[in-house]
Amino acid sequence: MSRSHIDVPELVTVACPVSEVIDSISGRWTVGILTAAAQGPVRFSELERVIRGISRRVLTLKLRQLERDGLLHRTVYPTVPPRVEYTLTDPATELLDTLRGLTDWAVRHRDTVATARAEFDRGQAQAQEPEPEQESD
Amino acid sequence: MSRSHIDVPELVTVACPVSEVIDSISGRWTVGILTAAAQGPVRFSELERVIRGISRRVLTLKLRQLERDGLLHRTVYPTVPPRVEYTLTDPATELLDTLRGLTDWAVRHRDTVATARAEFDRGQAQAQEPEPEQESD
DNA sequence: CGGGATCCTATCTGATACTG
DNA sequence: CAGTATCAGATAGGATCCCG
Repeated sequence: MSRSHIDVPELVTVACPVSEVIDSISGRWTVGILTAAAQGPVRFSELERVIRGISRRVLTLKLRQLERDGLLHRTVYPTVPPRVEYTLTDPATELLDTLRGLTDWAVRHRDTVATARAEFDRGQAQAQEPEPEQESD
Repeated sequence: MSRSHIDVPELVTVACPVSEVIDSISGRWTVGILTAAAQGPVRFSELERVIRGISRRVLTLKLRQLERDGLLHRTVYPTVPPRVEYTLTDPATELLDTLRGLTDWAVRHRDTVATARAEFDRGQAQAQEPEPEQESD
């Protein structure tokens, strides 16, 4: 979560806020949590069920982080058993919209990236081969 | 780098590509590297100097990752001493543009977030205090 | 100069058990 | 139900040495 302080002359003023956001939304689950919460108030157990694979602990941690950053609002109903609901704040909704831009990019270049990877990996594999120089003299 | 497969009905189709991108650009340095490379061809040692605090190893790793994903192009000049230059690919340039959207969000909500954090932390601090119940009676 | 190999630490994550 | 506490494994990142 620490900052990357780059030294590129001017662009540093551009890059740093990005880093902060990246820090906020990076991690496997954050976007999923925000997305799930975007539908309306969500309870802890709903999130736990809906975001398959996340552990209690991590879900709690992420929720706290998002709450701390003002992206999620946490409402506790002092009933028994307790009931806690999470809702997106306005900034978070905006953020989710902005994220759509990334989605678009990802979709646009999905196969470009896939191809690049495949090609790169092929190159690496060849470099590993123990010299297939089958020169017929 | 593994995928988060969320179960939220339809939005999963939206969330997953985002996850891929997030995976690509998360990490303290990636955005900084791309930003630095955006100025034009950059050499390894330039990056090392300009991105203060990054280690050789990690820089190498990140460069490989970005190259593999087709975001950076690596050119080796077989001179002695060797000279290697990195340039952004077109998708990467687009990505950087898209990132600008996040920047804007970050700038817009910078103090909103800061305030939220401060307030949250205040609340936490109070919760820690060993019951300051100074009831006068 | 660029970067691979090795070793080590810090942080992140997951699994599980326990509690108000 | 909604967490907290604890422990262990995975991963990111850093330091250093060495080689073409």
